[in-house]
Amino acid sequence: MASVFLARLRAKTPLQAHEINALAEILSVHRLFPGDRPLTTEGDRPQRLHILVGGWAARVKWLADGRRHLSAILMAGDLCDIDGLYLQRYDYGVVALSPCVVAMVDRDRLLALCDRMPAIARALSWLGFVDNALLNEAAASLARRSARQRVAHLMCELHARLETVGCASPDGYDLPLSQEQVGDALGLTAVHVNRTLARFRKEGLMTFTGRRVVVPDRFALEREAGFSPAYLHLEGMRGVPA
Amino acid sequence: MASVFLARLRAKTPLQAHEINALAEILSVHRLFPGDRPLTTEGDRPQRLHILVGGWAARVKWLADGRRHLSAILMAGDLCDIDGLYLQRYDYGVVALSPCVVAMVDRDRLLALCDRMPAIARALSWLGFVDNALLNEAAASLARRSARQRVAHLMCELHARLETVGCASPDGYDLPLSQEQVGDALGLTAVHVNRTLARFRKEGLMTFTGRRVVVPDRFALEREAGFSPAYLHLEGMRGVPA
DNA sequence: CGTCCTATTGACAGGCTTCAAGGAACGTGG
DNA sequence: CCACGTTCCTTGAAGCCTGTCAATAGGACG
Repeated sequence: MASVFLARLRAKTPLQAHEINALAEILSVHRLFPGDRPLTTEGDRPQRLHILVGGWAARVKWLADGRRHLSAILMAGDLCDIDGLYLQRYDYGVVALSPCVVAMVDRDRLLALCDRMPAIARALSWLGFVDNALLNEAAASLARRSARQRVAHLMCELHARLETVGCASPDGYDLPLSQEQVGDALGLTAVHVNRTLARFRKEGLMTFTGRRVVVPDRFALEREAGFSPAYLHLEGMRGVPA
Repeated sequence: MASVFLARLRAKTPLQAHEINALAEILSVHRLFPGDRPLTTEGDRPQRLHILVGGWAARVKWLADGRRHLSAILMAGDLCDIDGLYLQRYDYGVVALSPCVVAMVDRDRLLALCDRMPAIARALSWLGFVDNALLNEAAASLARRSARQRVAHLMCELHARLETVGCASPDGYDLPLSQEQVGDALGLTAVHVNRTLARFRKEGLMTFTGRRVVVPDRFALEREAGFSPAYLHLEGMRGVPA
């Protein structure tokens, strides 16, 4: 049940078996969402939290004029709407970017569990702060990196994150996103994403065709992007005293 | 001691007097930082957290090529580096934007306090998620709003936040930032911030001269910006069961 | 086989940056 | 008290990066 998520907690946090099990017990059965379907909507009152078990999703914010921004790309093992645990209303929606499998937890039961087992509360807060770190890096990209660097940076980040869940090979990974979805995450138009990818392809830096990313020289791409994985906090939660 | 911060907790969270007092007891004396001085540096190992009591500061991320991004503008009452509580290393630095007064808390003592008093842990996590919400909105701005809208939106946000700490009048507020600092927060150059402000001034939408912002018609500015304050979570933490 | 969605490419426009220079404000030291 | 340096604001000119509009092609799918 939601095994990718639990495995991540086991690997990255100091949670013990009985705590992980207590968490596992309150997870609902998996549910399938078709692509482009909302899991939650901005402004909703959080009632259950969503754990992505398979497929791809994103946090989305809509602007008044109908444009949207994908503030986070979510993959298997990600907790989609962690802020829902503490905030009264969602600041963003969550959409399925591809068909995906989702497990759910009742918010109140999770809060109760956090009270009984403070280590769980700490672990979830840690997850939230890591998400924040990703968002922070994305914001810096949007503010100061060129389209070229932004595209390269996103591809590097996804590569690194997919590796931690065992879904990437050293030279590439599957990515079932449209160029428009990539643009929505990077503050670009689909047309410009297309041109940027075409240049990368011509230069041999990377290709993204047919829902697959191929990176011949990973180091070259990371240099182009100014990518450095520290902000992903892949080392886990060590350093928080019990 | 750090009264603005404690007052905010008292107003926005369900913390009780004895909990607030316990927190107050581990705060250090105030310290004065001159403008443009770092309080923490990206990559540092967090040892004490910083509470801004007076003046202005910002979270800052540096890019490889020397450009920077201010991912959050911090004012009196803000906890500058909340992620330091759970993460091993800072993903960003904190700089003083003006001379400012800072109170500090030892990280380990604060963590110990969180263990003894879970309500404090919850309140701090809530603060972190609210910060996350502001960053999320800023990211959407960077991704999809024009320079005009971004400038207007920032001015609206600061207005709303300053009001909650009693530092703004209905038609304006003091803001000791340079146009370059504003640009660094909005992903713009100082030159373009200047041109944008000049246009606003000519149009009578708002003025920002001599470190003071004046907004003759607040509603008009908010409409221009597409500003809506829900993401600030001014209503506080109600809704999280004890 | 038609339909829809996505990718691709071209032409053009415009928002924002870059480079540059002058002026105002302010503190500092002689 | 004034000369001077520094920082910030202001404005202009030129150019590039990215967006907008548009048209075509290709694939998936019923």
